[in-house]
Formats: sequence, C-alpha cells, structure tokens
Amino acid sequence: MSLAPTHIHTVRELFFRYGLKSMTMDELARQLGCSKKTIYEHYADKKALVHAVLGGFLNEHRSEMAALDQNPENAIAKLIRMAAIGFQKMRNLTPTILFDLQKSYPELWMELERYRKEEIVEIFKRLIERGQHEGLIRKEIDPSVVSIMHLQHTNLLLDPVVFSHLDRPLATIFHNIMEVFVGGITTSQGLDVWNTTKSQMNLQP
Amino acid sequence: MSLAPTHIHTVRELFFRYGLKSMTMDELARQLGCSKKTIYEHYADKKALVHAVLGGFLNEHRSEMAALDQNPENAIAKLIRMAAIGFQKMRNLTPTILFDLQKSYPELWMELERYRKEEIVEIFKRLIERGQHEGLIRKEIDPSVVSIMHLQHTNLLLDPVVFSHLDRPLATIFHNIMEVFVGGITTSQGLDVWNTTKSQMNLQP
DNA sequence: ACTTTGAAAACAAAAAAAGTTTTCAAGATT
DNA sequence: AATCTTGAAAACTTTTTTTGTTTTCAAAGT
Repeated sequence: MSLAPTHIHTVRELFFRYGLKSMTMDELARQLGCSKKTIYEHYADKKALVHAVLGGFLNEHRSEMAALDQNPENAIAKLIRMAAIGFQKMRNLTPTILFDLQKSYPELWMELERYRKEEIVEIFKRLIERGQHEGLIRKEIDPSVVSIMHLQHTNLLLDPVVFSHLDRPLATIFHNIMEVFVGGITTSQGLDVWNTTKSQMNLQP
Repeated sequence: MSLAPTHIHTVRELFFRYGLKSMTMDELARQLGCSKKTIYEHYADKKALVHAVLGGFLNEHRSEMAALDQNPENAIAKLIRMAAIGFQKMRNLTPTILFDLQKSYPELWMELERYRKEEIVEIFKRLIERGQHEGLIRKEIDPSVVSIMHLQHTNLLLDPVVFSHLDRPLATIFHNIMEVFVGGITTSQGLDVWNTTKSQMNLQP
C-alpha cells in the first residue's frame, strides 16, 4: 500500500501533461512502476482517480485562496494576489485536459465549472464589496458583474488562440490585464494603494 | 469534394491542439462540419490523415529551410534563421502529440525522428562546414558533433520540465541558447558577423 | 518453512472508435 | 418539372482498445 499519498502527484503530472485519454491505466501503472492491481486497490475506477487528481488540484487552489483571505491586507492587494494564483493555476489546464474532461467525465467537468463560476466568483465578489467599503473600489461598480468579468479574463489564458501567439511570458499578460482591470474599478485612493502594492510585491507569479 | 486542400489545416490545428487520440474521426467530422464519409473519400483511414498532416508539417519546414538555403547570406546568418524557424516550428509538437504519435503511429514517429536526425542535422552540418570555409566558424569544431548538439538544443524546447517553469518568451530562450552556441563555434571574424547580423534581423521568431 | 505482498502478465468484459452503409434533403442537371 | 447527384446525418457493424479482474510467481518479511 505504497501508492496513494506519495504518487498521486505523479499521476496528476502525467494526466496534465498527456491528457486523460492518452494516459491509460496500463500506461499509468507502467510509469508509476506499480501494477494496475495496486492502483485499483486505492481507487475504484479511473473516474475515481481523475476525481482525486482534480479534487486535489481544486483543494490546493481553495486553500491558497483561503489563506490569502485571512491576510490582514487591503482588498486591492488581496485581489491581485488571488488573481495571480488563479492565472498561475489555470495554466495547467491544457486544451487536451479540458476536452477530455468535458467529453469523458462530464460530472467532473461540471464540478470544475461550478467551482470556478460559483466559489471563485463569490470570493471575488465579496472582495470587491469589501474594497468598496474600504473606499478603494468605486461604488458604481457592480460586484456581481465585474467578478464574472474577472473569471472571463482568466478564461482567456486557457484559450491558446488568444494570447499564445504573442509569445509573452504569463507574467506580462497577467500584469497588463490587471492594470486594466484594477485601474478600471478603483477609486483614486485605491489607485494609490494599487501602485504601492504593485511595487511591493513580486508580480512574477 | 470540398475537403482536402482547404480543411487539412483545420485538421492539423485540431490534432495539434487536442492530440491524436482525443480527436476521434467522429469529433473531427463534427468540427469540420462534414460527414465521416467525406473524410474517408479523401483519406483511406485515420493513419493516412495523420500522415498527411504530419507530412504537410514537415514539408512546410523543409521548404522554409530550402528557401533559406538559397539566400546569398553568410553561413552564420543562415544558421540563425534556420534555428529560429526550427525552434518556432517545434513548439507545435506538444507532449500529447509526441506521446500519441509514438504509441499509436510508430512509423510516423520514426519518420519524424528520421527527418530531424538525418535531414535537418545534415543541413546544419553542411552549413557549419560552409561557415568554416568562409572563415566564420573555427576549424577545430566537428560539424557532425555540433549539428547534433544543435538538434538536442531544440529538443529541450519540447520538454516542458526544462524551460517552461521559467515563464520566459520563446524568443528569450532562443536568444540565449544561440548566444552560447554561436559564440562557441565562431571565429572572432564570425563573431563580428554574428553581432552585425543579430542587430539587423528581427530575432523575435 | 510459511505468509504476505505486489509486480507482471494473462484474461474477460465493456466501451469506444474506426470504418461502412443507409437515409434523406437540398441543389444541380437535363 | 422530373431526375440525378451530392454530401450531411445518423444508424450500423466490426475492429480495436481499454478497463477492470484474476492468476502467476518471485522476493521480502515473519
């Protein structure tokens, strides 16, 4: 029983690198240097394994977000940090993964969708509301609208036809998008905070 | 019979984006907006289709290389241009594609290997020999050795664990690699040519 | 010596994909 | 206007692949 905790990261890497369809259970066992039997002792079927991988991935993100939420920083700084983590994380979701997920594991695909559209959007929405109370984000801004808008921004990264041909580092793309987004929602006071925060933190995600 | 020339590029894009395994014939037909029957009128089987796509890809590269070979430039300049094109081209070969190719179409995989290890290496070898005759590349350099070395450099780009985590544009990685490689093989005269050439041409591949 | 363990490999069952054929409707042809 | 052609859509068969299970066997531990 030497599999579950140690090797699940390897499984994630293989799934993410080669796609869910291409990475068969035989191949997986071969790469892990164990037998299929051993895998099936820990996971009922392939779906359970994919579920564990995706679940772990989302949980990681969830707890990183939660950790940031604890921070006693201002709303703008939190917003940037959360966005940076989100962009960084979503990079791992290649077209192949998303395609395979959607086609072969629709329930897991929906779980991913739900996580992003509900949980994440909700966190950003509340963060924007907080920013408004702190006087950093303009009152005319509708938190529900712009939190969805932000989600769509991260979606753009997942689509290879949008930015990849520019051959820019993710950090550059991230920085530009945030410059527009944050610039667009902040009050003049918030803008000062943003400029200070920006120089303080390492924006390289 | 409206398929073959027009839509083969779409097929390539789909194969390259989602992988050969994930992109089934049904899905392909759906995405192309035609029936499977129509596809099978032009291509005997899926293998023939993959062959056509890969062949087209290699031919494109082949003719770009040939066009450069005609140029009346010096050997160093040609070397850089060819390398740039090579790096740029190989980016399209995602881990999934290479994996699927190797596993499901071993003959095509070997054809790709052969193309790179023989045709491309041969071109670079002759180019380096020419550079030596032009007095731009040092005589101690063994063309056979360093042409293979260059091939391995481009291989590094295909491996996601080597450079991707740096989050640098391809152009930066390319530039650094070439700085070392060209710097390492040139005479002082060749180095001057390289510096001049470098500023003249747009290194952004 | 006797268990236990788990890799390796053979296996059966199920699923999926490839490839073929049929159907049918829209456009072209006579 | 009647007929023919074309090709998408979908139903279908066949082949291949994959999943998931079981068996075998050898090495490590008791």
